[in-house]
Formats: sequence, C-alpha cells, structure tokens
Amino acid sequence: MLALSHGTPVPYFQSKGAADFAPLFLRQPTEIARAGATLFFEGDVAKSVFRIASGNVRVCRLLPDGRRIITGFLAAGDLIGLSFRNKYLFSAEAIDDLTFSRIGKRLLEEELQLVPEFRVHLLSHLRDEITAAQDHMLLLSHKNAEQRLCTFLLQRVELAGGRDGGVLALPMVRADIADHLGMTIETVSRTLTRLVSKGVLLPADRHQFKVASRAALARAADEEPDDDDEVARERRYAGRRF
Amino acid sequence: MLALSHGTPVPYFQSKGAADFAPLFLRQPTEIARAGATLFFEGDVAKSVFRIASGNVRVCRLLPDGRRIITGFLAAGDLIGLSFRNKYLFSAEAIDDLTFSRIGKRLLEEELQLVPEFRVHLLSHLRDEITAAQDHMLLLSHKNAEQRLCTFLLQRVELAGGRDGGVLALPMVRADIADHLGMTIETVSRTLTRLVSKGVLLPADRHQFKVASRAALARAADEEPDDDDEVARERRYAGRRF
DNA sequence: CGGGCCCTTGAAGGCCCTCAACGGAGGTGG
DNA sequence: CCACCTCCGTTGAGGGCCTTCAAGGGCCCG
Repeated sequence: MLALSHGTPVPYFQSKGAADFAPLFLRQPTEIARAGATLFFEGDVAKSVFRIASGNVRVCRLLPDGRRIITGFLAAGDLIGLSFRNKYLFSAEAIDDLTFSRIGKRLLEEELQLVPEFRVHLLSHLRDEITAAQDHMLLLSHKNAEQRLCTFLLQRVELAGGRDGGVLALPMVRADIADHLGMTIETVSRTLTRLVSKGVLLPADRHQFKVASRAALARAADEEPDDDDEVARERRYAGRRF
Repeated sequence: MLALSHGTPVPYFQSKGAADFAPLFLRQPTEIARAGATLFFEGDVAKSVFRIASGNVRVCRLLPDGRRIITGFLAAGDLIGLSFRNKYLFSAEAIDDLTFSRIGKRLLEEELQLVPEFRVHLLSHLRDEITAAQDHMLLLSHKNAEQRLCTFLLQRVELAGGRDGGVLALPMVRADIADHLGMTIETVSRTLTRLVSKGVLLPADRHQFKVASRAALARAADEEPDDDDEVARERRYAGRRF
C-alpha cells in the first residue's frame, strides 16, 4: 500500500487524478484550531505541510493596500502548503472549527527522496493548482457577477457530490466569497437574491441553499447573460481563431 | 555540469530561483515557426516540452463562448508545456518569428528518472507558475485599468533588466495585452495614451515605449489612483485584519 | 438591553465596455 | 507607382454593470 520499491520507474507526466498524500499523515498527531485562527501567514518561513481532517479553510493573499484575494477554499482531505518555496505564498485561516495534522518539511523531504510515488503525487497536485488558478483567472477576467457566483456555487455542489435536490453549503461569510470572486459583499448578496428570485436557488439559512435547478446553475455559470444563440457564438469563435 | 550522481539527496523545497532545463535541450535540433503559428492547441495530447531560443510566444486559453485569456507571454530561454498532464492545458502561439527546440515526453521522463536535479527544477518551475498565476489573479480581481497596465509594463521592464532610460518592448498586439489583463483593446489604448500624456511613457512606435519614470510606473502599478495618504491605507489594513 | 457582526436593500455615480468611425502601416495586384 | 485591401491602433459617444455610500434588520452574546 505504501510505495513501490526503489528504482521502479514512475511516470512523471501521467494522467492520474488528485494526489494522495494521506499515508504521510497517518502517524502525525491530530491538532485543532478555532474558527478564525490562522495556520500560517503569507511570508512566514515554511516549516510544514498541512492536511485538513475536518472543517474549512480559506487561503488568501493581501495586496499592499490591504485588499485581499482568497485563492481558494479547502476542506477535509485537502492539503495546504505544498506550493511553498521556503516561505509560504499565502495565508491559511480556519473558517470554522478545524481538525488537521501536519508534516514537517524535513520528514517530507525524506519521504520524497525515498518514495517515487509521492514525487508524482506532488507534481500532480501542483498541476492541479495551476489548472485551478488558470480557470480562476478566466473567471475573474471575463465573467460577470452572476456567472462568477454560479461557477463558484457549481464547484461547491460538485465537490460535495450533490444532486439537484442536494443542499449547498457555504460555510464562509459573504466577504470571503466576495474576495474569492473579485466582487463586493453587496454584489454577492444582490446576486444571490436574484438567483433565488429566479428560482435557481432556495434559501435555507445564511450558509445553506438548496439548488432547485442544477441545469440552470450550469447554464448561468458559463453562458452569456441570456438569449444567446448559436450563430452569435460561432461568429465569435471565428473571429478569434485567426 | 550535467548532474549529481545517483542517490545524492536533493532538497525538494529549497529556495532556488528559476529552473534551468537548458542542458536537456542542448542536443535537440532547432526549429523555426512563423509569426502567428501555433505550437500546440489547448486539449491536444501533450507529446513534448518546448524551449524558446528566440522570439515571443503567447499562451492562451479559450472560454466556450470564444472569449480568450492570455495567461502569459514567453520569450527566449522560457519553457512551455511543463504543466501538462497528458493533454496541454493551453495553446501556445508565436507572436513573431520564432526559433525553438523541443524534447519528447519519453526522453524527458527518462532524464527525470535519472537526474534528481531536474526533478527539483521541475518543481521550482511549477511553483513559479503558481506564484505568477496567483499574482495575476490579484491583478484581475482588484486592480483598475491603469494599475493593470502599469503592473504589466513594469514586469516587462524588469525582465528586460531595463533602467529608467530603457526601451520597453511590446511585441504583442493590443488585443493580446487586452486579453492578458482582462480589458478591451480600446481601454488598453486609452490607458496607454493617458500614461503618455501624464509623462510616464514616451512613445517610440506601436511596439516600443520609453519609460520616462519607472518610479511613477511602480507607483501607479500598486497604489490607489492618486492622492492616497498613509492614514487611509492604515485604516483599510485595520479593517481587514480582524 | 445594548453592541457587534453579518447580511440585505436602496440610491447615486464612476469605470469600463460597446458601438462606431477614422487614420496609418504594410502587402498585393493592376 | 498608385489604388485598394486588411489589420491594427486610436478616439469619441453612450450606456450598463458594479462599486461606493448609506441605512436598516436579524442574530448572538455579554
């Protein structure tokens, strides 16, 4: 279960899915953090990689003027901090109460030297991060408020494995969503309200919605505001390709 | 010159700078491409990694509706395609006439198995990509047109090693800049004009400017539009931190 | 009950996009 | 050599989307 024997070739550019570093953390003690606690700050010397057992984490960076961007939200099973050099590139804060474990840089290095599989997992993880970052750049540069929010909601539905009747959990506050999607809290609020009034969402409480129509959500996430015909779409394609 | 002997431990999370894969490409033949040519398309099966010898490349992704984002511009010495899984994540197109070489996935795999240093370089490269992507997300989510353009121009000045009197080269067309910064070509044009009239830039031709005041450029890249005092800045900081 | 935090809603304004027209540069063919 | 075309860049006018500023309500806790 743990590893291939030394010297066995392991392809670095394979098509495998998400990395699985779980075995590395099996022997590490479980720690806890309260809502609002900071696991580490952007710029801190990186000593450990973290793995979330339960709870939610926001990962964020700050501009010199204090504005903030949340590069992502993490939950149970996710890893934090694999993309550091010797300092962390971002801060990690607990959204709600958290249980997690950590593995020291030193031990991680040793495991990577010994176990080729982990090196491949590491690469796979970094590529996933790059892909996610690029997708997010697309969202930020070209999508409007409703598309951004629907894209985000859809992601949360999918990683929860939810179906149409499923409940959509938004453990973070509106300001977190806003700073993730490059919007203001007012626009987040207004857009959520609009989605409810359109019948796409059904409000449960502040942090939970039911998805009335996942199809409508998907449509709103990727497409033009409305009445968008295939002709116009093809025309734009043609204009770009050459 | 080529590598450490097998088994020598190489730290994976060290602080080294940009990766140096140049030795891998020394034996590869040089190829050429005309301006406008496409090295590979997003979604193509990834067979090779490329290294630019001369010329400029744009790296881009497309939305389903045909809108485009240019994730970055590459020049001599840069590598393309290291972050693929088994398909390319983006397209790469020649901006001007290009010379480059490539190394096959197969051979690259072998080198990575044999030479620990290259594995470290690969990680370092991927982390650089993640860092750049996050910086760009910051730009796209929170900066206005002038800040975006100044940030971009400043990057180009710095990678050219230019001083105040240096010439700023913009080999790409305005549409490329627009799709990189999440703007329209009109806004790019208007903002450039404004920077010229402010005396920050001096126009040479369409694709070259002189930077009259690099300090002004840096100020405009990161700060508030204008007359921004420290008091206001500290106030915003305080508002965010708690 | 008062205070703080979070969320919502309204009103006004600004920034940037959209649409449109024009001019220059470069290439091609008459 | 010039007419013509296309691509690229600039500039102007108008409008829409989102931000900013402001107020108010719900919830929790001391």
